[in-house]
Amino acid sequence: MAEQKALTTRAADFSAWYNEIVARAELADYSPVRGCMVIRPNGYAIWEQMQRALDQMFKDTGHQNAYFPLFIPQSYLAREAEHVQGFAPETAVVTHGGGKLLDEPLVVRPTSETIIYAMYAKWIQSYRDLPVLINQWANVVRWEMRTRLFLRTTEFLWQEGHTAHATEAEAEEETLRMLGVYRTFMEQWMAMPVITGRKTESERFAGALRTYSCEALMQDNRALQASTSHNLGQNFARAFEVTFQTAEGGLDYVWNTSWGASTRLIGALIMTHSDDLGLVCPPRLAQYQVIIVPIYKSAEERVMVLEASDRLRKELAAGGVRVQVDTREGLKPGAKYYHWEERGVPLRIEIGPRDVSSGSVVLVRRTGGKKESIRLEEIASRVTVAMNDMQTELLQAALGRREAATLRGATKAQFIAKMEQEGGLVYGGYCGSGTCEAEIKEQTKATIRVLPDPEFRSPVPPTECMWCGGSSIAEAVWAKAY
RNA sequence: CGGGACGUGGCGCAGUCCGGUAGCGCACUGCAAUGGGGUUGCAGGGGUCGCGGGUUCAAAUCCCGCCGUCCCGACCA
Repeated sequence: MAEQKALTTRAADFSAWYNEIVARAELADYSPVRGCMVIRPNGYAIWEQMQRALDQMFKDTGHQNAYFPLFIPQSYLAREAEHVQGFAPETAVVTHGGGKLLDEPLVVRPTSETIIYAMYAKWIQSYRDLPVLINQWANVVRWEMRTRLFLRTTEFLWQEGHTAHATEAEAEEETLRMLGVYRTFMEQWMAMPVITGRKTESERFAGALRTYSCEALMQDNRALQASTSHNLGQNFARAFEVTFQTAEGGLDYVWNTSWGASTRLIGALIMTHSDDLGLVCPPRLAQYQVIIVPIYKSAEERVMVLEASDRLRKELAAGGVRVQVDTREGLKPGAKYYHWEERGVPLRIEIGPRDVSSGSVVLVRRTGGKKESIRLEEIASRVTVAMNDMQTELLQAALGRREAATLRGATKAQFIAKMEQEGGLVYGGYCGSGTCEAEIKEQTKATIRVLPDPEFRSPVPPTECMWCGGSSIAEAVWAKAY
């Protein structure tokens, strides 16, 4: 019976395992509109935690929030040649309004560069107006051919930062600063290790000068682009006439950046930490960090245990812990344990009559922990310690899995074999030729995730291209990706 | 758009070959007992069998047409 209810194991079919986690934890569901996702309360709660943390980090780096329209005149998209090429195929277009055919079709934003820089053109006159540091929390629509809950849906929620600067150096600094913000968030909040670096020409954002990203490795050894940060140069400024008078009195185009992260992060979170019992959520992002399960038989015990549970809930809540008591009647404790485990609650406290009379409770960790009996007076501090430990251990575990799946300095044959078999990350020399890149994708399905930043590079830099043997211009990280 | 599969209560499926009262599991509702790792028992509600046409005394089942969904590829945060 228990086996029948166990999750599909990760190894057997990662995709089925993922879908089952999403369904059982009640995170999201498909909507009647094809490709569009409904984020259910449990999933949205995680998003809210993410939003809160990221938003604070954006404010700490001097950004403000604003909101721009959902509709973009079709002609705006066309002003930046590369941009329209990149996005036109996947746009949804509104042709009618108020029952009449519109003079100009309106595109539902696939991203907001164009509408935002059209506004910046009005707002920016002088170098004194710079920098403009704005972020928007919004939904966007991209008509993808195939979708997957959280990872790729027709409509998704995200934040997109759009900044304007007086110099190229400042724009580059901003681009890298925000890449760092994402990295910090992913490591410290999501407990998800990432590799940062630059994208190659083929994966660069349409219209950008340079694209950087945070790449993470999932438990099935496929890579996931978790966020991006673009230095847009003056491309959009030229297209939208965003000019300013310099301190020296000349006229120049501004330098723009844009950066974004989406609800895809929830998918990343699931695929990074979860196990065959269900979702595993790092304490810092959990909707409920602690669930208290009262255990009782008689009516007297029930009153006693519920009172004790509520006192403990109040004590923990007063200390800033997100905690709830599972007071549902008619369910055996075991059923409640499974219920909260598949929803990823980091810590569980069991309180029964024996605990109440002995002045203690049982503390259980979602991952790898045994049941521990804790004195009531110590519980608050032990909960804090357990959460901190868990946050660190999840990151370490994920890091360990990534390192185990990483191959550095591979030969061409080793690389092909690895991609055919277990997958994972391969570091190797790259000659910079798009031909090599295309050939590799064709033969192995692997792509260059990133040209890694210095701290991720191999101690001994490769001198030859892993594929053609020509001289290497950079080290690249290859993987099959989502 | 190319290749494959599937449409039967909310979900997952059997039944289709060989036509004959629409079933099972889970979930849901009610009552009772149970309760330290997915509890039992009893009772109950819910289905135009994807849509349209045809064959037949009789169609979930056979025939024709259409529609939809999913999986594999190209696109992608």
